[in-house]
Amino acid sequence: MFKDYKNTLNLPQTEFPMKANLAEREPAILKFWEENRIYETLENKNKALGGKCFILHDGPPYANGHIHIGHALNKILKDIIVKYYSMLGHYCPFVPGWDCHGLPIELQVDKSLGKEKENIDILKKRQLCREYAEKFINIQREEFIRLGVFGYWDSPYITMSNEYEATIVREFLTFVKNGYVYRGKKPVYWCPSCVTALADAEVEYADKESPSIFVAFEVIDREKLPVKEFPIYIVIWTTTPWTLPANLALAVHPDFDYIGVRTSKGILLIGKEAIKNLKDKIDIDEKPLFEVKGSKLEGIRAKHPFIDRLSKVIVADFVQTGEGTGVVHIAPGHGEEDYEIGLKYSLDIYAPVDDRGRFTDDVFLFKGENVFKANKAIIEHMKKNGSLIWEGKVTHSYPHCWRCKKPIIFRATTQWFISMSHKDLRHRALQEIDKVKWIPSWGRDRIYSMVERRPDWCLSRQRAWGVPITLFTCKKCGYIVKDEKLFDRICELVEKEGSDIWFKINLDDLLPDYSCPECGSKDFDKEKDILDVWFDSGVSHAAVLDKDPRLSWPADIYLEGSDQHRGWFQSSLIASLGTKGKAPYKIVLTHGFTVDGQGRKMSKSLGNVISPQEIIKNNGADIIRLWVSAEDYKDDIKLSQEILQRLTEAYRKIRNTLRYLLGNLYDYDGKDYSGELLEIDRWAMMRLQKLIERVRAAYENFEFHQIFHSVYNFCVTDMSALYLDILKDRLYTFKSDSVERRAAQWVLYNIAESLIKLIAPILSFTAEEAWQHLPFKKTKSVFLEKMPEKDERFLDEELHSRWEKLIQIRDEVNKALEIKRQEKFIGNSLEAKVILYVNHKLKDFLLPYHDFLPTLFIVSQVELKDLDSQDIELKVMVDKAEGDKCQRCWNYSPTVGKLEIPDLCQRCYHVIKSH
RNA sequence: GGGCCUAUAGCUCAGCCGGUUAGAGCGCACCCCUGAUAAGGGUGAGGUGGUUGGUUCGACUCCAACUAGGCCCA
Repeated sequence: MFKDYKNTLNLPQTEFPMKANLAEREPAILKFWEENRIYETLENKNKALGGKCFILHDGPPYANGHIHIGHALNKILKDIIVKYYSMLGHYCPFVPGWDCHGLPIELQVDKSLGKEKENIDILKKRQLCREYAEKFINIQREEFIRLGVFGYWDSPYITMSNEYEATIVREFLTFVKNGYVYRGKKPVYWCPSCVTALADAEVEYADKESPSIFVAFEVIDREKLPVKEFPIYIVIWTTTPWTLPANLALAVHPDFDYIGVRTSKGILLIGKEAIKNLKDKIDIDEKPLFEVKGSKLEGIRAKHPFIDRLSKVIVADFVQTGEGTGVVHIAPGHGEEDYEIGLKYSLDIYAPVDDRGRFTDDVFLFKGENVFKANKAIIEHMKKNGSLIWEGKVTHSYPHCWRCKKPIIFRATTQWFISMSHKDLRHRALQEIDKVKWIPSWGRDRIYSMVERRPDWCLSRQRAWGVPITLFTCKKCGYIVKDEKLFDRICELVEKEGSDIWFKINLDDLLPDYSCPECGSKDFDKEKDILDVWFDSGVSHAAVLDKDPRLSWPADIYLEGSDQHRGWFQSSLIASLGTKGKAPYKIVLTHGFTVDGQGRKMSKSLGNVISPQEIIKNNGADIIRLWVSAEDYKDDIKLSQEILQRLTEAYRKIRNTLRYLLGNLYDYDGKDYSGELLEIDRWAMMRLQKLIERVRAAYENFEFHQIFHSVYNFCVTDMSALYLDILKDRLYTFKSDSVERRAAQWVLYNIAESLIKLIAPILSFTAEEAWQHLPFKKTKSVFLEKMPEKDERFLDEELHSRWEKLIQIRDEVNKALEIKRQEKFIGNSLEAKVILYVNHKLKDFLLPYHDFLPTLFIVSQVELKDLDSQDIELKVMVDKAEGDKCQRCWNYSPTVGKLEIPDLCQRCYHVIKSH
């Protein structure tokens, strides 16, 4: 038997384990960060050193429920940016926040109260809501921390704190003072079940079956139509019969052609194009009795089908002929477009429906009936009086309440608004949008067109859990009290005691003996509505950026999902514009939504939801972080078990590469061997510089997925398959303190150190763990280090192109070796001798590398022979290596057996002898 | 129904201003190694570039429509 030379080799040794076991290891690393206050130390250091300030302002998640994968995605993206900038030396304070008021929490509390909710004291209820929000802040805080997200978790901002509430009130009153706020009747989304107005964001669309009816309005201005036969009926189509009692007009398109046709239901006036929608429903003699442009119909009056009232024909561009009759029934109190056109024609904003969705006494026939239920009675009534032309059903997308999921209505009520036209607010908002950098760039177009078209901001909610609208109005004349002293006093009180105070005070307490400056009355109403929660988060620029001493206004960046173009980005913009005149952010970055492997949205009903908690348990938070970085967030972000599988494998590869690097540094002396590098070492250093360059550019441009791909390819291709594989011989078999081996260690150290730092913002746990195993480190945590910078000394284009050629030849050699391996001629490549037949040009190129080629190919010998050919430059032959296998380095050599120790080659012999 | 966005191998991503046989890594198959070992190395097979038209000498790359999906709105 041969002697075992294993213990004469310098094999890798490290405590850095191959198996990550992240689920167990990560909590320990979290503890390390927390106990050593790494994040605070980092920011304090950067601030003290005068680092540039970079403010990422956290959009507050809603304090309701556990975090889902979308929350994880969002916070991790933020964290990557915060960590990268911090490691650049920037002062980058991240103050997380929570949105605490609003309907969802109130409804949860209502649910738990059961019947008691009817009688409970409002302050008691608000207290329960507060406790509910607090509970989920604590839950979510722990969940975010578990993801490895750095920030001031001990001192976040919460929208229900006294200071924050005071800012909400102050900002709102500033809007009032500046004249933006008005009270008006306007159709708003109204949930009859929750008895409240809803914000746009609180409405969801779902399929609903509705009646589909055609209704006739008898024309009374007969002389205005070019025909003698009567009666003539104008026909409308609607899917909401209950809005008919509020009908005040009939809209036609000015440019469409309208015709009178004889039908089984009498002579009808409809759009020419609309015949197709009616002819399968009633008998029509398609030969028109007359034809007239829509614009000519304006002003004609027709009888309401069942109420003693006249409806005027008006013209509107929004009329279409796809469905219906080309004539649109207008109820200004029950529709957005109806409202707009109603204003134009000075129609009453009429909505005879109460806040529980029942007809008021105004609608004599159906008073007290729920509007959805009344549909049937209305249809029956019209059937009887002959005004119903046709009746059917239609399934269409209809707005529903986001909480109770029931269909909602559009209903004009008295609400508080911020005017978009006052002081040119809309126009200024659009101008500000163009000053912001939107990533991706189409975000600009998206928010621009939204702001361009958005209606006035409806601020009021008829609920309990929120910041009250702190206004008094004169009972007699409606005057809104805008007394400066009063406003200041209210703000002071809220700051001190929270907004609950509003429910305990009266105008008399604040302004004794006050009388209305308009009418002298001393009778005032205290407003009962609360503010839209979007106003709460919208003023975070004032409540947080302005007020938190760690932060400053404006923020460098806001980073949220693309749904926030309508939500927070917009509310923040308007809120900031109204009081400061400028946008609160310089950059707005948006990411897509998490979808499943097939690109469909994640939903409970589809059963394709993957929770962060699940991934943490099975794979570890670093796998979530890797996922966030691997995917291009500008698009929708896919997540599936297969993707997690792939990522886990990728993770292992990166981890093992680090392990190998660390393992070969166990006896490194820490000295500088940069002057002793072999050419392949310089090549490796060059690859590292290119990696640093690419990765840093990717961080700068927020192109995180390029980081993952670059790092991964570097580990797999440059390191594992090439450099590290080739290096084994030198690292293991050379004398441990030989200059060649030390040079390799110097390179490995550089690579390990840089790599760990480069991945730290992404694979934070693993980077920290690896850092702790790196010898000669100067800082306690990798995050206290600076991002590596590329070292120009190692950028060598000539070397680069030489090595492209060498690697290409190596590929050819590998192919030849593989054939021989499949033939069982060789097994390990060291059993082979490679003969390269090369033309003159290639020979000139390879000759200087003659001694290096066996190392490059990981074979025992290489011979260069001439190839006499014009078109082929290289032919590879594989033969058995000469000599015997050295039992120490496993290379084959003719020197084996020729020496004093017969099973060693010459090289190993000298190594052993020198010990 | 409208606005914005996306669509390249099983997976994640590259492809500059339109110009040769569309690339990478993973996964998969087969092989080697057993001194990175629940590791490591090698080779190979995978793509009608969502579909259909159009512009062009030429399109994955430009335009239009459609389909599928996403966000926002009606």
